[in-house]
Amino acid sequence: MNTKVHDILRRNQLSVTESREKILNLFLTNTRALAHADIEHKAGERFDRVTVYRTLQTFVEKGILHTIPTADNSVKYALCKNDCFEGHHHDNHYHFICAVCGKTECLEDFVIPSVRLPKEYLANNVEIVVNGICSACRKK
Amino acid sequence: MNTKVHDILRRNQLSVTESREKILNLFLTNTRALAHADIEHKAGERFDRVTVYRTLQTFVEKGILHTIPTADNSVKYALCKNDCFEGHHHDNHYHFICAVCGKTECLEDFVIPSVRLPKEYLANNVEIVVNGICSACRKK
DNA sequence: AACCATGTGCAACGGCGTTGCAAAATATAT
DNA sequence: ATATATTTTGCAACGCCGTTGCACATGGTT
Repeated sequence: MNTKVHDILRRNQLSVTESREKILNLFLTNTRALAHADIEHKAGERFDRVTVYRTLQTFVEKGILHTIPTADNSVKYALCKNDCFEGHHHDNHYHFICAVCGKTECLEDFVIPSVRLPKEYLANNVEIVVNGICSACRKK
Repeated sequence: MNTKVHDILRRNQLSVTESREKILNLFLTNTRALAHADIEHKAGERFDRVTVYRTLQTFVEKGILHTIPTADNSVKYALCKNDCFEGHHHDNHYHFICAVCGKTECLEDFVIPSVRLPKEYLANNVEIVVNGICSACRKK
């Protein structure tokens, strides 16, 4: 398959297997975030449920993917940017979900606004999900 | 039971039943948000699963409760402030979850910061969940 | 008190995510 | 290149979660 896919796997000390190559390739060829189900029944491909779960979990642990919580309580996955590859995950962006087409995007270009907290509270991580309508759907 | 509980139910055109009274009372006597499981096995009480689901759903529809998405993909419920009682839900605050004690709070006093979006994108609703450590747990 | 509307509890179901284990695939050493 | 060790996969099974249909009970209304 793709050399890039191969490289990413090796860089993260992962054996290069068919499932991992195919699943990782889905993310590289898709800009939008994918849910577990999207992957399981991906066009033509049929991955075993368990393999998909384990592969996604491995990718998240390695910092190749990150999760995006959604309002309906499902989880989507998206590629991390380069500086996550080394293992320490930087979640310094927020996410947008289009109510019409369901597209889920990482808004990489915008920095998380600082949030205020009660006295003595400590923030570790701020999750922001913006629900709305994307430009493509507004034009329809 | 409590007059206040009774009033809230009537104000929302809901029959006053034992389960509803007890469940609503749990929220009035608890500052922190509650998950479905918290309610189902609440100290001494044993509510039927189905009743809890339906009751929570009803309360959310009526604007008595609102949901808080969490990172681990569970849902917690918390009381809405007064101006939600009328049926239109104002979600103008964000939430804090303590990593140590699990306490989940509505930060009512802080306004959602404005987020920037790509051109032509429209924001409907912004969900913010801050994960961190609360003051009580920091002092331990 | 009696009737009607509404809510409850049980049983059952399907879906999701996990685990154990044997077989297969991949990596490593010779 | 082959053999061995390690890792990954796929199957079967399980338990949990949330939902639905239906009979019964409870609360509201006259």
